[in-house]
Amino acid sequence: MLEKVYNAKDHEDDIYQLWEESGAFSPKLNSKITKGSDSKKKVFSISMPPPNATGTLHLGHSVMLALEDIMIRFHRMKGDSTLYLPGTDHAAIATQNKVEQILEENNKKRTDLGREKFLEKVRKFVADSQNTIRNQIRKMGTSCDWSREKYTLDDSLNKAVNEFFKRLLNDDIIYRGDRLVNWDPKMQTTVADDEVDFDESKGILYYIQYGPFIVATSRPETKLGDTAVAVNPDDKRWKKYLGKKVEVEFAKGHKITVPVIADQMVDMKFGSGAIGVTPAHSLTDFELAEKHNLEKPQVIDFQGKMTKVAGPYAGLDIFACRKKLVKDLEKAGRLVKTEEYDQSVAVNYRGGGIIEPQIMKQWFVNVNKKAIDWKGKKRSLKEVMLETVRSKDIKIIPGRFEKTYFHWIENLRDWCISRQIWWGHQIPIWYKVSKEDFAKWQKAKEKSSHLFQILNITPLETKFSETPPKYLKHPNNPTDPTFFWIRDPDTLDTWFSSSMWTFSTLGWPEKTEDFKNFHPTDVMETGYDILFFWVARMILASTYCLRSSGLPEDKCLPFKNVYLHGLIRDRNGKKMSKSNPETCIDPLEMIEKYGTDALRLSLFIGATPGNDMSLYEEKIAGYRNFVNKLWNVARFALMNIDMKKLTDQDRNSIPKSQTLADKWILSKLHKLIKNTGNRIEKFAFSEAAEELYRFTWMDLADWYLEIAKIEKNKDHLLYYILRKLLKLWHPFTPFVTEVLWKELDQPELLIESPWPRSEKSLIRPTKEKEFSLIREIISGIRNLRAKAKIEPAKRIKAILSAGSKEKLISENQEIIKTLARLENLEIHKKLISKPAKSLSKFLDKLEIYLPLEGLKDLKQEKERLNKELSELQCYQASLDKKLANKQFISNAPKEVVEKEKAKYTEATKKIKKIKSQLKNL
RNA sequence: GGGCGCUUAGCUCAGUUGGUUAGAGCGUCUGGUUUACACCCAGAAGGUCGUAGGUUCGACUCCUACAGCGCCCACCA
Repeated sequence: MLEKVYNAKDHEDDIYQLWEESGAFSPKLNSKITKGSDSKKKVFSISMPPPNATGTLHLGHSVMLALEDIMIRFHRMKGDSTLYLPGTDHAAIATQNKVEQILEENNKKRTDLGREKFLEKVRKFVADSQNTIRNQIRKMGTSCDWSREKYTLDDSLNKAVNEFFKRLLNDDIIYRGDRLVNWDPKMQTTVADDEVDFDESKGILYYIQYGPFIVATSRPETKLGDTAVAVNPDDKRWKKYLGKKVEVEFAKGHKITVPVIADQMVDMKFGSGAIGVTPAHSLTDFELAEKHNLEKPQVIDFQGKMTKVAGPYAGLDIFACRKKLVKDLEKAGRLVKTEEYDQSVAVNYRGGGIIEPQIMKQWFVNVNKKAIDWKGKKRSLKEVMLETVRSKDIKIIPGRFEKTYFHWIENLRDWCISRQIWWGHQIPIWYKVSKEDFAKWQKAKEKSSHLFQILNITPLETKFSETPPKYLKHPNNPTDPTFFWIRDPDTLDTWFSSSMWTFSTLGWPEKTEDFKNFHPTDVMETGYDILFFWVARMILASTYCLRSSGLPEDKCLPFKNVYLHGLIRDRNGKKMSKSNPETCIDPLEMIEKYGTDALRLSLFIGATPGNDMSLYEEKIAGYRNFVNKLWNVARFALMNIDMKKLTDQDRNSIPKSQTLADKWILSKLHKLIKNTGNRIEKFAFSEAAEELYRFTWMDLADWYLEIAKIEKNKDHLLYYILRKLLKLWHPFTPFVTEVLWKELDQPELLIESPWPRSEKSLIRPTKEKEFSLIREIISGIRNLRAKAKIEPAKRIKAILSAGSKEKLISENQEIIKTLARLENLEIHKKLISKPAKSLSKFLDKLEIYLPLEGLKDLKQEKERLNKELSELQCYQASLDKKLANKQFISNAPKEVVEKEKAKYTEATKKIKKIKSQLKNL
């Protein structure tokens, strides 16, 4: 006997263990797959987007796990060879940042430890959070294949990363160059363009006398090292200076002499129409400098201090310099005016340091070089990224994100992949350096890792190698080599390795069975916020790497579909963040309180792809209630089924339906089977679950089970319905369904049981219609009773004028009598006149009367009828207007016109009846 | 500056290619110890679908403009 209430906590861990031990999570590779093409390909695979190994999972992860697991369980039950591959990401900057924060709490810095010791600490931290994460993934009921779990720093993945790097290098796509990068002086690293956030803030615009010009700037300190002043070529005011040099005096005798250049980029209307060009610390200025061949001196160093170029201001911190300079300029009468204005400050989105653009030697991936053979043409990485989505080889759901994707790719610049942090894949490049440079490096390497800019080391040779190249030793003196090899101390952008996730996890570059079987993956399910960070780069890496391995195009895609879910917000529509514990929901706490199944439902019902959704505890509690309902539906069925009476044949056959209700519920059930599968395949998860929810609660529990109590002897039917129902729910609520399944004496686990098939012959619309009528009669009587305030328990008499439906109603009168609490039901075939002192209700083809002995006050009934009458008359009038419109009659499709006409006749009939009732009252 | 999304019942949201009197959950109100479930049952109230135009026989649905909210991208001398 099942407990009265489903307590998720008592079952979930056991069930998960049962699944895990059964081996159900690993794909069953049957011969069909390896043979391949002839029959429908029955493989389904998803790579789990690897959570960052930096702590705990949040609701965003829960949504992802829930949605992916729905698809996975569905396909597994359909008999597909299904792989769900889990893993974690080393999350370079994020993790390093976290560990540095921990160190900071103990007043330590990473440089105090040195590279190796620091990395040891990070590794330990990561191992801990990986364990936490694995646990949480299990708690969500995720049916992923743990035997194939991967981590971005695994040896095999590391190998893949190096291979990717090597190929890019050989194809001349990777290059090392002096480019303007986003430098974070706080974390001492560069960050990618899309890792930069802009903070809105109030700033001051300074207007400075700049030779003959007035230049407006928010950063006067950078002007100290300008190499040109630019004006618009059409600006008549400054024409006479074009091509000449001007002397600009700041203060304290600091002077510069700069050429006047002309460029369309300059806006004549802004400020005085002249800008000072600072190539080393501004992207637009850098581009100007490239175009006009200007020098690019560094004005601000990597620590955020002024360089020698700043003359008397050298050595000052940026902000101190600004303050001092402005004061000096003011004294010298060169500060024309100041203005407040809104500016956005670039900050590192991890860690929050203020970005200072700097020119540095960095590794880049050239996205414009024609490098991939794709569909008969040599194309650049950028072009292939566009082409795969344009051609719909990769579909993005919802489609509107394709537009933003294209826009982003079209404006993509070369990808800076080197990072000056320690945690990550170290760049597999070695530099041959002199003995002197090597000594410099030895001394400084634990403090600063910037070989070229800070240590000023000049490599004599650059070489790709995964392992240390042999020393180029003097043959006679091995202990005193003339040259040394230093490995590039930088690490790779974290997205470099995660871009390979779909195939590096399957063993690439080795030719593995897994890769052959499961790539490309079917769906990439992730949040829209990392469409650019990750999804786009996966397309880049996959097409490039796999195409260069000689695979055909369709094998080279990382996935066929991208499903983007929205972000979870709190009830006020605000982003949930840990800093606001008031509204921040911890998935584990919710699981503890309401069960995983309830949490899962709350995360996707009512959500549409790409749209954010809000979540709050009551919602989860609501789905807990539903899960309990499902439990009790089963409980009721199990109490009524005599398992011993069920033969093996019964168990595996479709029950013969006897009554109208039986036929109705089977029809509904089979329609449901059909729709559920279709909807999951179409990624309409919310719709699928909503329909299941309505069927379970409103059709099955509220009606069919009540009827089963009346009609009795439904062992076989209840057994059959319950079995199908548990299967249908299983992808959505895996735990409760598996617990209940055990009660059905099944030879296999539900997780591995086959998905039900929809039987067309059982879908019978006429039976559904007939049953609806019975339902309407019962609701109608209940409604009248409630309005007349008849005691709920009191059994009363009802009279039906049933016309052609007489037989149907007679056959189902027991149901009507019990559910509407009647002691007596008279059914008339002929129209009868309204019995005295009775309430009445009109359905389409029949009339209901409740004769009431004690009915004295007819006022209420009169009011009710009058209200109904006026509503109907309004309705009739609108139909009348429609039908009187000749254009409607001639233009609208015939069926629509017919329908409207029928509605009109119905309404007219009802009005007539109500009118006569009102007269009789 | 460019783009995208949202605006439907008190709240959170559905509403498939235009065609029944616009739906659900929660909440509210009225009643209820009907032996599966009070995490329940029965019944009810509640919406001129953001505003203004347009297309159409017909608009919640398509088009245009506007407003409010939110997001993304770019720029910011």
